[in-house]
Amino acid sequence: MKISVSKEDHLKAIFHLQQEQGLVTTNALASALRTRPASVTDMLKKLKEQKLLIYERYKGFRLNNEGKKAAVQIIRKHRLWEYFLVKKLQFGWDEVHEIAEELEHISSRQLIERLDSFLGFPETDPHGDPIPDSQGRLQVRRQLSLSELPLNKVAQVSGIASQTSEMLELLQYNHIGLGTRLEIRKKFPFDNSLEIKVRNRPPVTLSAQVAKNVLVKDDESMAEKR
Amino acid sequence: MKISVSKEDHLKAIFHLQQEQGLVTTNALASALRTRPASVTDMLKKLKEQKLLIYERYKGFRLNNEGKKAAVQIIRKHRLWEYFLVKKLQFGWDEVHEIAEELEHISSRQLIERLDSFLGFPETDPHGDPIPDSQGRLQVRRQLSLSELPLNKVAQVSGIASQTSEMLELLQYNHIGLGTRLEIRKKFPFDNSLEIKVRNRPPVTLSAQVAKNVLVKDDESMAEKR
DNA sequence: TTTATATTTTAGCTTTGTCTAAAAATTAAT
DNA sequence: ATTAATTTTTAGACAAAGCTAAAATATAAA
Repeated sequence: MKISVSKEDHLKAIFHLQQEQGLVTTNALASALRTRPASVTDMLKKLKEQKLLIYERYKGFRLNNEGKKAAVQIIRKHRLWEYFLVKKLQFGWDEVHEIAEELEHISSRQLIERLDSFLGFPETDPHGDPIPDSQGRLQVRRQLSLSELPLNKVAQVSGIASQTSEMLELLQYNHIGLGTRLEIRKKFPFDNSLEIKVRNRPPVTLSAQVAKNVLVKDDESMAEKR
Repeated sequence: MKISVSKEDHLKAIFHLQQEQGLVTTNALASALRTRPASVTDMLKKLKEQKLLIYERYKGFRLNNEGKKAAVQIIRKHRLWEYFLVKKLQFGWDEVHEIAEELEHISSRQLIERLDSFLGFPETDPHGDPIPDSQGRLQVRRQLSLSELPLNKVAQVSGIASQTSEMLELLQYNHIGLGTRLEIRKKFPFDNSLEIKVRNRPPVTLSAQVAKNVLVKDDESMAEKR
């Protein structure tokens, strides 16, 4: 049976959500997709029907192997297209998400393999997220949220968890982007906001909400990779 | 109001059909889109509603200016993507049609302008069809069908009118492709089939049906272009 | 110019994906 | 351990796009 665009959107969103929690909830998925819980329930039934996820009513759900495989392929397409848009078409890394959301649904397998080759088999997309290979292998990265980073420890921004354009705009305004090296100068327990220092720039303050969504790798873990 | 994927397909097909006949008929459109006449009628009402075409029931229809503009943009996207697939991703010119059918529906205007620039503003797609510019200007070409070409006059293949993969396969098998120079050696009035000679190859016979769909430019008209 | 044929449209149904409002189940709180 | 609050599901509607079968219109033929 065919996997429609909407089903692909659901699979991808479930995949991302279950990375963090094991089980995904109806409400979480609905809000991730900007849709209604009732609509999610409808879709869950179809995806279960198609044997793409494990689901029992009122009990939460998660992708099975089939579902994960499908989701990873969509993510692969999304990230390869983002790479293409930034590296070949000169888009900024904060402008490409919506376009890639459309391109990721183009179905041709051959297209994506050739695109991969054309791009030189990149390993990470412009936001630093790893690109699954054609076998669907997704290398896991040891990265942590900026809010978990210890004080005065330099780290490099390796990803942005929640890529709304508002968020990306805020980061850009503060000269924080992929690869930026930074450290936490001060933590304010009152609201968990952080004072951040980027080299050659005055310090800036980030809210807990933002910090939670900025992913970093500290130098050790970068070194480890080499 | 939004133009859905299906509406785009209809607009494009109507545009192509009305290039040949002035008015398009319900049946012709239905068979071009491999759908049913009743479905076409439904869609025509919606497109008329959206003021994209001129239509009165039982009387045929054609695109108005708005509709033409929309159709040309879709054709522009289709042809730019085809060019991309062939020139950058190394697809054969006979493999790209279906993929471009999907890619042409990606909506971002900015994407297509940057793609155009990335490709170096090509003027024709891999089948020799002209690519409309960003203003929607479509240069008209003086080309004729192979079946109208005079005997023993060398001409260059400039386009394929009906691009089914079966047709393209047949042509490829006979080493006829875009840019191939050929001439007609013999015409068989019995079934209007033609004996064709391509340089360095043994002569081959083409049916009238195929010949009708192979478009050529004779050397004069090529020269005229310079 | 009637009659026959072909084309087009209407009427009514189906599927997919979405929604709201109400009911059911689960979880939390007193 | 009940009651209260939250979450999830069901029931019922709707819009988009397509289909079949029947009716309406137009075109061709006798």
